[in-house]
Amino acid sequence: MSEGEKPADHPLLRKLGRYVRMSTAERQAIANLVSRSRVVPADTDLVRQGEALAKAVILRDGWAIRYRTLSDGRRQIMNFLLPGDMFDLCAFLLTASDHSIGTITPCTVHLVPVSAITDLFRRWPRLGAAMWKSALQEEATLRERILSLGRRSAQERAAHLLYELWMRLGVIGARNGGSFELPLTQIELADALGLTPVHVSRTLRRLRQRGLVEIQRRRVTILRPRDEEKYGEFMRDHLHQTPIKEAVAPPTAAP
Amino acid sequence: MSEGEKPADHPLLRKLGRYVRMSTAERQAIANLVSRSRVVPADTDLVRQGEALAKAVILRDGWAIRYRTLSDGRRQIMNFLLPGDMFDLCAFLLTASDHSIGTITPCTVHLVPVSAITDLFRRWPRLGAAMWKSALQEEATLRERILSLGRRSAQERAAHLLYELWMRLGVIGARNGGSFELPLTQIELADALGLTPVHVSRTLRRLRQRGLVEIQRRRVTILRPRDEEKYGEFMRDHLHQTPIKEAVAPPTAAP
DNA sequence: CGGAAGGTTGAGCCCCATCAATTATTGTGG
DNA sequence: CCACAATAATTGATGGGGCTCAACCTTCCG
Repeated sequence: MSEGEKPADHPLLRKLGRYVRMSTAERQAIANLVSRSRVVPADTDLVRQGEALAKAVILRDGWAIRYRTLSDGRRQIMNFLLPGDMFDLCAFLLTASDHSIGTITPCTVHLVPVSAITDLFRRWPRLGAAMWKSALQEEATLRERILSLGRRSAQERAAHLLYELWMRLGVIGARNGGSFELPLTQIELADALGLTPVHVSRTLRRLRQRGLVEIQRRRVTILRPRDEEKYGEFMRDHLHQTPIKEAVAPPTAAP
Repeated sequence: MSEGEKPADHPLLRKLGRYVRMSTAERQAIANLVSRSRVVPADTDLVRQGEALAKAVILRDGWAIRYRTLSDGRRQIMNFLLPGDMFDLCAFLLTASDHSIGTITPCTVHLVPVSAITDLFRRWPRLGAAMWKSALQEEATLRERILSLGRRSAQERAAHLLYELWMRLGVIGARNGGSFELPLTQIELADALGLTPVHVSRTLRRLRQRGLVEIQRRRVTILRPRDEEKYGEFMRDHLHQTPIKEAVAPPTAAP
């Protein structure tokens, strides 16, 4: 557990900044939330399915996954958690988590007590609204994945996922130009795409051959970002990357 | 648009009643929410993808679906909306919906202005908590569907879906014993399960042959409800059918 | 340098899709 | 109530996308 980091450029600020213009005081409120952090090694579960939830979590650095496994070992990754993502904000409402959350890379996380969340919502309603909006956005990506798994081919799914990650990393400034670092094995991609690792390998090769992406080592380049329908009809706004409509106070939770 | 209905046995009351014990005043607050209703014919879109959201909706009677279509006509149903379900509670945060909502059967719905929701959350925090919890529960079923589509076989998916519907209908008292009315065509089942209608037919036949379900006309009977792993390792608590942990005030939204 | 983990490639198969035809069911107007 | 059409469900034949098994190669890392 460390303290005193500089949250000047925290990815959460960048993310919420897309929705609301923040005052200095509001930025400070966020800074207080993330004043303490801890580092978690790779391949570690932060939350295990069936366990009770205690605190909300904000990811500052690294990649994590939300996943569930069946008793015979089959695993499905629900989505990827990137820097700036929050989860279990509503932890206090549930007795147990229906899924696990695990780190892919070493992660820096902030564990936030429920009371800090509820206080923030009460005192800084606009921030709360932005947070709710980003939660809604995450729910939209869940639906997007349902569409992918149910109705898109392997190539469409893969292209769409890479495009989604490219977009999300752009929001938090973790992209340079068309390319980004992808710290995933093909096993993990397979578990997210509902495929086998073998078929992921073939699928990525075909995307490369079609000139859609470039993949070397663990760097991915989206070659034709304008050609959206090639990436499975990616909805630009499915991520709801637009400012909040009006000055609305957000949901607040109070004990 | 009609008025003055008796909400004495409104499915929303049954649903929220699983989470909180409600006072008479609280019941009255719900009753006020659903005092006006309107009937919508079958196969009608309540919300169309890309359109702005105006009001929250509470479903009183009938079945509806949340779905998205691709430009070539492929459709994926995200989930089914049953009596007592609410949606777009956070409508005011979004500029446009990323998916459509359409009726399957004729539906009775309550259109609730945002202000009524925010008021209710402010005045009746425990009700708000129960509503948030049921929203979280719906999100859990989205994840469950991702797991199904990504990692379960056609038979497992179908069995799991029927079991889910059976459970949810039980909560709102729309079940008698092991059987329930399923107003879905196999085309709709196919679009929910990520299969073709032809294969749905074969899959249901196999489930019948294995003695898991009975299907006649549009009545479905779950034959071995105790045999949960046969239904794709259904997590009883994935629906979070447990009371709220503590006396917590819910998120409230205020303009 | 050697082992482990990850990635690639090939061969064969199976689940589910597709196409097409038939039967059953539902709904409508006379 | 029946005739008839439209929709839904079923069945068969065939094909393909993705899975499985297995071998080999590459990258990573102590």
